[in-house]
Amino acid sequence: MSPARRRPTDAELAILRVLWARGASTVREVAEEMGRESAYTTVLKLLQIMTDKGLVRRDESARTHVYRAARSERVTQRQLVRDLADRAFGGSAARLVMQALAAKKASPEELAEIRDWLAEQEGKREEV
Amino acid sequence: MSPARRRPTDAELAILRVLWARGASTVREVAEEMGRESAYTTVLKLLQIMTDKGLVRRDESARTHVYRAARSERVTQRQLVRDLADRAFGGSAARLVMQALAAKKASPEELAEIRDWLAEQEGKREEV
DNA sequence: ACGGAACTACGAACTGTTTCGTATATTGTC
DNA sequence: GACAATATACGAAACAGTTCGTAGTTCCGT
Repeated sequence: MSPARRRPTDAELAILRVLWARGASTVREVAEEMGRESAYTTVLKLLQIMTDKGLVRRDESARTHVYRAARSERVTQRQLVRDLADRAFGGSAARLVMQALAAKKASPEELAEIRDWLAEQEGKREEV
Repeated sequence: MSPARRRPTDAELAILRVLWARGASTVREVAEEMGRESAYTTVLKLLQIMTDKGLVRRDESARTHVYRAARSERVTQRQLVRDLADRAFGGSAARLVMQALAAKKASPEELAEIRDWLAEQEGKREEV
């Protein structure tokens, strides 16, 4: 009954990263892009599984199938963040944010970008 | 050779959450806290595995062993965030942050807290 | 001292993930 | 048409994670 959207596994995410970066791609292109870490047929199998799971869409009109990510990088990232917030931060995005900022030093430019983003958010609130 | 610190699994994280909240605890206490979702022996087994992995420390001085988290919640959270940033955000904490803020609506209080935190960070930079 | 309650240890089943070899089909080249 | 190259499909092994039953030990109340 429940859709129970599972988060992509590590191997799946690695493939999605390639698809997001390259756009629609063949098995060979994805395998190539991932270096010689994994055999061609491993990537193929993964993409087949991901098709079943609905993580990617497959264009079978040509003999060489072409795959593309079913969900945008943005949406997937959001899902992953939500998931992590729930599992490790009691659902609080704010606490996750602060650990994120502490975990990796953000550049001044990035900090400024975030500050601006925040200001924008608060502006929106007041407008309402 | 490589330490290759693996991130805690879902079940392990659920147990760690209890240990962080309760402090050092017995198997029974953890199992109790987690409701009747999982059998007593499941929690026990998990804690044994986690001991082997070094995720928890076990005090065996009494018959009833007492477990505590090996790493603080803060450190673990930071590790998880770093891991997610690497796997899904090209290592950029800043981009993770913005998705985090978008993923779950933060309350005005939380937003203010983050803004203050940011201001503090920038203040520190200028001091140097 | 006996019996029950509570504890740890451990094996084993089950599920999900990842890997790759092999089989088979299609295409293009000579 | 035959051969090599390249494709997909699929089974199965290897591994990891999760669950719980059973066995055996220790403790405590009576």
